[in-house]
Amino acid sequence: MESRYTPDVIEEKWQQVWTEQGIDQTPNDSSKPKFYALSMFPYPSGNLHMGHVRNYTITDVLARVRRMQGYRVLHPMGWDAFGLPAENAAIDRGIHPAKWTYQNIAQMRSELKRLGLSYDWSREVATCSPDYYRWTQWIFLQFFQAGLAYQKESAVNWDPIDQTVLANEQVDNEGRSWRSGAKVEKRLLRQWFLKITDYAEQLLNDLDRLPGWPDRVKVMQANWIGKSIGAYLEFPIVGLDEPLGVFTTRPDTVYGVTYVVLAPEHPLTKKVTTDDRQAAVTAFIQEVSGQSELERTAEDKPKRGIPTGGKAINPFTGEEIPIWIADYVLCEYGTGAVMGVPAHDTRDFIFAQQNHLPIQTVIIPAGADAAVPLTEAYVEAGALVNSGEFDGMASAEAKGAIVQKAEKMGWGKSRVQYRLRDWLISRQRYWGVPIPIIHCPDCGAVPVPDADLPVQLPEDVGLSGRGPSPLAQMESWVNVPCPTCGTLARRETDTMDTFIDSSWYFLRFTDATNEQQVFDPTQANTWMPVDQYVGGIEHAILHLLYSRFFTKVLRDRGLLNFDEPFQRLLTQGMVQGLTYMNPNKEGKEKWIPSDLVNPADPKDPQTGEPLKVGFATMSKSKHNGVAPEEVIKKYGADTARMFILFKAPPEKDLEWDEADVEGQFRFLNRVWRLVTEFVGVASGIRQKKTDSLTKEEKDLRRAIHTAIAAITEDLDDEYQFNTAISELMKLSNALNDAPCKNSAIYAEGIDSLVLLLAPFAPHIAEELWQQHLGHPDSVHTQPWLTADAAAMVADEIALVIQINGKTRGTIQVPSGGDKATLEQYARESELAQRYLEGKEIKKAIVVPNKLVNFVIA
RNA sequence: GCUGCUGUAGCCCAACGGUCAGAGGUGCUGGUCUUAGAAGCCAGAGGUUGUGGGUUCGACUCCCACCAGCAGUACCA
Repeated sequence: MESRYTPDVIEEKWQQVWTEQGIDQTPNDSSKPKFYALSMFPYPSGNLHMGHVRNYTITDVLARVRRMQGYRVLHPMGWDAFGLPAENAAIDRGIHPAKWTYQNIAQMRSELKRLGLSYDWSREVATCSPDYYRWTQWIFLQFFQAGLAYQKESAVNWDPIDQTVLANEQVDNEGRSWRSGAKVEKRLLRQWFLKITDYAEQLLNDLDRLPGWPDRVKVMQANWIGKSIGAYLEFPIVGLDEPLGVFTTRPDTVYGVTYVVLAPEHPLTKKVTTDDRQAAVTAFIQEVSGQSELERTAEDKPKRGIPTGGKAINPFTGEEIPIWIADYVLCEYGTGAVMGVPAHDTRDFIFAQQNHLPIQTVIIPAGADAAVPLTEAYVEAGALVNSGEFDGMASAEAKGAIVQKAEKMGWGKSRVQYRLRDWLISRQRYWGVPIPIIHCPDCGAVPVPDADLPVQLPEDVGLSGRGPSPLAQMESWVNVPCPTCGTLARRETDTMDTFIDSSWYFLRFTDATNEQQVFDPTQANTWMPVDQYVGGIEHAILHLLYSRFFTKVLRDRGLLNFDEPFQRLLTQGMVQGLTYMNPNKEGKEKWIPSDLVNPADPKDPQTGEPLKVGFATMSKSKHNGVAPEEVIKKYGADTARMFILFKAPPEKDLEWDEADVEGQFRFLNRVWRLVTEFVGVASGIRQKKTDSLTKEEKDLRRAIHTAIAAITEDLDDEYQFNTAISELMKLSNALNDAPCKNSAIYAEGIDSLVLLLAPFAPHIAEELWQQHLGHPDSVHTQPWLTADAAAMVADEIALVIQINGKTRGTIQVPSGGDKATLEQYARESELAQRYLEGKEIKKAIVVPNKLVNFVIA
C-alpha cells in the first residue's frame, strides 16, 4: 500500500468513484429535513479564480456536514451565461458568443470538479440555453400581465463603451458603469421597465425578517430604497392656474419658506420665467445641461441658481415668494422642486446666503431667542415660532398638525417618497434573452403566446458593437404577424438585463429539468427558501434586491408560498494577492508582476526603483492573481480548501500566503502519518474493553469529545471554519502526544479525526477512511459525531482564587461542585487564608467550575 | 460629511464579562537528525489588546469620546 500522501492520485480517484456512486445526487427522501446550500452561480468568463474557490468551498463544507447530520441536501451549480463579454469576444475574435460561452463553461466545470465540490450536476442550468430562457421569457410575461412590465420614454443611463442602457443599480456613485467603468450619459429613450417601486415598502419592511443576513447588506438595501416620510405641498403660482408641487420631510418648517426652487429640467421652468429673465434662464439651463453628471454632483461644489422672475404664494402665510431654479435640485427625485427653508436646512442656508435671500427662523431650541440671527441652519427639533396658530408646538407634533391643515385646506397631503426607481431592463445587445413582445401597429405591445416560447435568439447575426441593437438589423427575424390580429408587426429587438436571468435561477434548481413548467410549485415550496446563500458583497443591492423582488411577484402570482428567497446570507471576503506597486509610475504600468520581482528586495525590474509591497484583491490588471489550477497541481484540492477556510473567517478578506498553504499541506501530511502509523498497530485495538479508563485515556477521550463539540458548534451557528480547523489540529496534536496509543480510545480518536476532517478535506479523509482504516462505506455517508457530555467533564478542576478581582492562584478541587461547595473549598484553602487573614469578606463571587472571588475592604 | 465594519505577538488570526491575554498557523531563534543542507520532529523567545475616559468585585470583551484602516453612500429636499 502506498504510504506517502499523494493528493493528485487519490483526489482524482475518489472524484471518479463519487460520481459513479452518485453520492452527491439530491435525495428525494422527504422524511429527512431539507437543506438548500447555494453559492452565487458564476459568469463563465474562462477560468476559475480564487474568489470562486473560496465561495464554493464554503458551501461545499456546509453541504457535506449537513448530509452527515442527516439532512437531504440540495447543492446545485449553474451558469449565469448571458452577458457582454461573450459578445465582445465575438466582435474581437470572431467566435460566436454561444460557442465562446459553452467552451468556457466546459473549462470551468472541469475545474470545479477537480476541486471535489459535491454538486448535483444533474441540475446544472445555463441561463443562455433555450430550455432556461424560455422560462425567463415566461416570467417576463407574468410581469407584463400583472402590469409590472411597461414601456416608458425617459432619460436613461447610456454606457458609451458597451453601447447599451443600464439600470440605476448598475451605475456606481461616480456615475460609472458597473461593468465597463465608462462614465454613463443620459439619453432620452423608450425602454422597458419592471415596476419594482410597487414593492418598495415590502422590500424595505421584510428586511426585518432576515435575521440571518449581515446588517451591512440590509442597511445598504434600506438606503437604496430610501424611504422618506413627509408631505406633498402645493404653492399657487402668481399668474398661472397650475400650482407648484414640492415634496418635503419638514412640513413643520413651512412658515419659514422664503423661496421655492425648481430643477433646471422642470417642465414648469419655462412657464414661470418672466420675459426679462428669459435669456438668463435659458443660458443657465444650457450651462447646467452641458455639465456631466459627475461635475454636477461633485463634492463641495457651490450651489448655483438664478431667479426666474416668477412668484409663488406660500398658502400658509399668504406671502409672495420668488421662484428660483438651481442645479442642486434633482429633477428625478420627488417633484423636482423644493421649498427653500434656509433657517432649517443646511443646503438652503448656504444657497440663501449666497443669493441674499431672507432667512426666517421658525424652529427654536428650548430657551433660545428667535430674534438672534443664525450662523448656520438649525436642523434639530424644537418649538415653533413665527408660525401663526402653530406657535409653541413641538416640531415633531407640528409635522402632523400642519399636514392636517394642508389636507383640510386642499394645499397638500402627507406623502411617502422613495429613492428607488423602476428597474430599467432593456439592453441594446444581442447575447441576452429576447423580450417576448411583438409590436403591432393596431394592437400595440402584444405578448408572444406561451405556446410560441421561447422566442429564440437567431444564430446568424452580425455583431459590430456599434449602432442599434443587433437584432433590429435582422429583418427576417423582426418581421412577424401580430399574434392577435395577424397584421404585419415587429418583434421587440432589445434583450433583457442579465440580472433578470439570475433573479430566479435558485427556483429553477428545485426542478431544473421540468419541460412543462417554469418549476413545479411543490418542488419550489419544498426546497425554498435557500437555507444558506453565499456570495460576494458586490451584489448587496443588485442581484439580492432583484431576487427578493422576483420572489415577491411570483408569490403574488400564486407560484410560491414564501416571501423571501434567502434565509441566511454570507458575504464572503475577497481573496487578496501579494502586490508590487511602483509609486512613481501611473496607471496600469505601476503594478509589477510578482514573477519579475525578488521578494527579498522588491525593485522595479526596469528602473530599479523600490516597490511598495501590499495586499490587494486579485485581478488581472494588478498581476497579483494565483491560479487555482497551479495550487491544486502543487498541493492538491484538499490543501487549497483547507488553506482558504483556515486563513481567515469567511466574511473577512483573505491574504494569499504560500507559506500558509504549505502549513496546511504539512498538517494533512501529519494526519496522514498519524493514521497510517496507527493502522500498523491497529489489529485488535478496537475490540479492547473500555470499562474503566486510565487517566491518560480519560484525558484523550475528553480531548476527542471537546473537539467534536467545538467543531459542531463552529459549523452550526456562526460559520467559523478557521477555528474548526484549529480544533482539528488540536485533536491531531493530542493524538500525536497521547501516551496510550495502544488503546481503544486512541482508535476512537483516529476515526473521529478522519470523520471530522471529511467535510473540509474530503479526498484525504475518504482515502484514509476506506483504504487505511478499512471501513466499507464512504466517509461522507457516515453520521456526524455527537459529543458525549460525560466524557468532557474533568475529575478535577483548577479553581481560580481571586481577591478583589486579582488572581492570587489556583487550587485543585473536584469538579461539579455547587457554588456553596466551591466557596467553602476556597475559604478553607491555605492560599485564600493567607490573603484573608484579619480581613472582612464583604462579598464572595462564585463562577461555577471557574473561580471564587473574595471582595474585601 | 453620514453610515457600517475592523484595530490583540514580526504577520494571519483565537479568546460565553472570569487565571498573570493564546487555540491554531506562519515567520524567527535554538536543539535533534545529516558529511552538509532540505524535510520531519522537539523546544524557545516574542504583548501597555489603537488612545483616553467610564461601568463592574473583575474589561480584549460592555458604554462614551477620539485616532487609524477598509467598505458603502453622498446635494434624496
